[in-house]
Amino acid sequence: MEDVARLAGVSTMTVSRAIREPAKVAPATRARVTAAIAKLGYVPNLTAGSLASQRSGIIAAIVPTIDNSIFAETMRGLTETLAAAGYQVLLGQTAYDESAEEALVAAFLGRRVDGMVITGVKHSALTRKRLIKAGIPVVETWDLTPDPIDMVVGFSNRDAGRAIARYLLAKGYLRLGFAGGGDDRTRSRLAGFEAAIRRVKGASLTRAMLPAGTSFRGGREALGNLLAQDPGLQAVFCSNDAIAVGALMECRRRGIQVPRDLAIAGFADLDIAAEVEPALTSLQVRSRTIGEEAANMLLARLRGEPLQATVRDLGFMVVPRASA
Amino acid sequence: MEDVARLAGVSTMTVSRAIREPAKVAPATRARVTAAIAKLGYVPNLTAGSLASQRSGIIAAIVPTIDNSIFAETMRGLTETLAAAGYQVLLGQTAYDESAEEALVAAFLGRRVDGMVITGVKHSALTRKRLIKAGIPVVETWDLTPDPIDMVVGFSNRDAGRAIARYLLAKGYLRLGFAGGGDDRTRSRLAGFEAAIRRVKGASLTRAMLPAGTSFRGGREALGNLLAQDPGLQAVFCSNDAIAVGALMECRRRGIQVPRDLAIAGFADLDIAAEVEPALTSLQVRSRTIGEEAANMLLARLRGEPLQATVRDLGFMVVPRASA
DNA sequence: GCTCAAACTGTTAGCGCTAACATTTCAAGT
DNA sequence: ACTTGAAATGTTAGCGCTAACAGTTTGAGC
Repeated sequence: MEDVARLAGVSTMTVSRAIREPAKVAPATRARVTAAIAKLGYVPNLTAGSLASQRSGIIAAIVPTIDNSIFAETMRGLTETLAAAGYQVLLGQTAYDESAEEALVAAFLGRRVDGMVITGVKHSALTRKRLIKAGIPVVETWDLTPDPIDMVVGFSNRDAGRAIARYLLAKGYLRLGFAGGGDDRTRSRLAGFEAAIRRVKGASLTRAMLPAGTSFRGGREALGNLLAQDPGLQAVFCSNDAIAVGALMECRRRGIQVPRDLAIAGFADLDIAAEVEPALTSLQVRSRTIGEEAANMLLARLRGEPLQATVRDLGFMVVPRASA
Repeated sequence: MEDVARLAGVSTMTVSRAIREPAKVAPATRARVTAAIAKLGYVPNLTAGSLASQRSGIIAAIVPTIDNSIFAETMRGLTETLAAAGYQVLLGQTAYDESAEEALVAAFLGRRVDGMVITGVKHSALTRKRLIKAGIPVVETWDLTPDPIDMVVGFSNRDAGRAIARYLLAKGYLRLGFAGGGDDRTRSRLAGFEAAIRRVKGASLTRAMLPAGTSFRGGREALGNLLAQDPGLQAVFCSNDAIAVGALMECRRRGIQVPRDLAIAGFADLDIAAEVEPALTSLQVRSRTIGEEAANMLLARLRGEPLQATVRDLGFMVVPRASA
C-alpha cells in the first residue's frame, strides 16, 4: 500500500479511502491512485483491514450438506443478497454432526465473522453459549422456535408434516408410511405427520428411518422396508424429494403403479419433483426466500436498524401432482 | 489474550504457544492456560494471527455451482483432506460466469488464502496473471492442460466424449445426439464426441445446446429439441446425469422405450444414475479423488515438498447400464 | 556443587491496514 | 484581501496476534 501511495504521491490513508470510499477522494487524486494500483497490481490485504476496522465483511453459513440440493437455493439467495451489500459468505458443512457444527462455529467466530446463518434450531449448549457471547447477529433457518439464539426464519416442520398427513388422509389414504432421515427437522415433520394420523380412526403409520443425509438409494431401500412391514400400505411421505424419487424408482422396478397401487409424496419441491414421471406431489418451502430473508435480517441488524420481529415464518404449501 | 495470560500468570506468548504448539509448553503451564481460556471463554482472533504469521490457514475453492452435485463430492474430498491438515476451505460459486470468477479470485487473494483450487483450466488473462503473481499454490481441476497455472488434476474431457461416442458406436447406434450446457468442459466433451463420430462412415450428430448449469428440465427440453431435428435419432449423450435423467423422463412421457427406441447415456455417474429405471449408462469420473488429490498437491507444496508432477490425470470409465 | 545444553518462558517489534482526529486547501461570501 | 466552513488529505496510534530472539530454569552428568 505504501508503494501505491508513493507512486500516486499521496499518503496511505488516501489510498485506503480511494479504495473503500471513492467519493471522499478528489477525482484527480482518485485517478492517480487507481492508476498506481493497476500499475503495481496491488491487492489490498483484507486481513489487515479486518483487524484494523473490526469488521471482516464475512458472514458464515452452516448447512448440514451441500450434496443435497435442498439447501442450495437458500445459499444462493443468501449469497446473492449479501454480495449486493458487500459481504462474502463463508460456507461450512456439518454432515449432520453436532460436534462438527460446534467446531465450525468456533472456527468461524475465531475469524470474527460479522454474522452467522445456521441451519436448524437445535444446537449444543456450548454452541448456543458461544454464539450469544459473540454478540453478532445470528439467524437460524429452516425451522421455527419461539426462543431463537437471535433471529430465526423458516417454517414449522411440524405443521408441514401435519399438512401432508391431512392431504393424504383427505384423499382417502389411511395406511400411511414415512421414510426419512434422522435429523432434527425430519423428526419434527414426522411428529406432525404422526399427530395428524392419530386423530383419524382407522389410520395407521409405518416408519422407515434412514441415516440423516441419505437420498435416492435410501428411498429405494426404505420403500422395500415399509412394504415388508405393511404390504397393504397406501401412501408414503418421504422427508425429501430425493428419497421420494428413489421410492418412485423402486415402485417402477417392482411393478407397483403410482399412485394407483401406492401414493408417494415428497418434501421440499426440488426441481426434479416436477420432472419425474409421475410428477411428484411435494411440499413446497420457500428455500431461496429463506436465504434472502436471512440476509436481510442480518443486514438490518448490521446497519443497526431496529428489527420488526426476530421470528419470521415463511410458511409452506402442499403442491399436488400426479403421484399422490 | 492478555486477560488469559494474566489469569494464568504467564505472558501472551505462552498463551499463543499453548494454543498452537502445546508440546512446547510445560504440562502444568498448559493446564493453567487451558483453564483460563475455558473460564474466560476466550476465542483467539485468527484474523490477527493470520496477519502476524502471514498464513491464513484458508484454502479457497471455486466451483461453477453447488446446485449441481457434480462438484459436491470433489468439495467433500477436498474439505476433509484439508481439514485433517488444519486448513479450512472457503467456497465460492461463479455460476459459470467468467467475470464472477475474476471477482472471486480477487476477493480470495485479498484474504491472503494460502492456496486455491479452481474448477476448469480456462480462465481470463487477468485471473491467470493474478494467480501467478500471488505466488500461492493453485490447483486447477476437472480437466487437463499441458500448461497449468501451477498444477492440475482431473481427466481429459475430450477423451471422455470420445470414449462415450465409441461406446455408443460400438453398440451399433449411428444417429447420435448430444445435449449439454455451454461451459468449457462440456464443449471439450462435445468436441471429442464429434471427432469420434466423424471417423465413422454413416454416423451423424445432432446437437442441442443448453445454458450452462441446466439440469432436469433442460434435459427434457433438449430431448424434444433433438427429436424435432432428427426423428430417427438412436442414442443421446447428455453432458451430465441430471440432463440425462430429464431426457429419460421425457422419453417415458412420450412413450419412447429406453433403450429399445432410443438409448441415453449420461456423464459423471451421480448417485441417481444407478437408481433410475432404466439405470443410466454413464461415464464415471473420480470426483471425490479429484478433491483429495487437489488437497494433497496443495499440501505438498505448502510443506515445501518437491512435487512429482504438476499434471495429474485421474482418468474415467464408461459404466454400462441398461439405458444404452 | 558445578557445568552445560535442553526445555521453557519472556521481550521486542512488527504484520498491513483503518479510526479518529489534525491539518491543509479552496471556493464562496463579504 | 479576508474570513469561513466544507472538502480533501495527512498524522498518530493502535487492531490482536506471532516471529525471532533473549533470557531463565531445569536436570543430567561429572
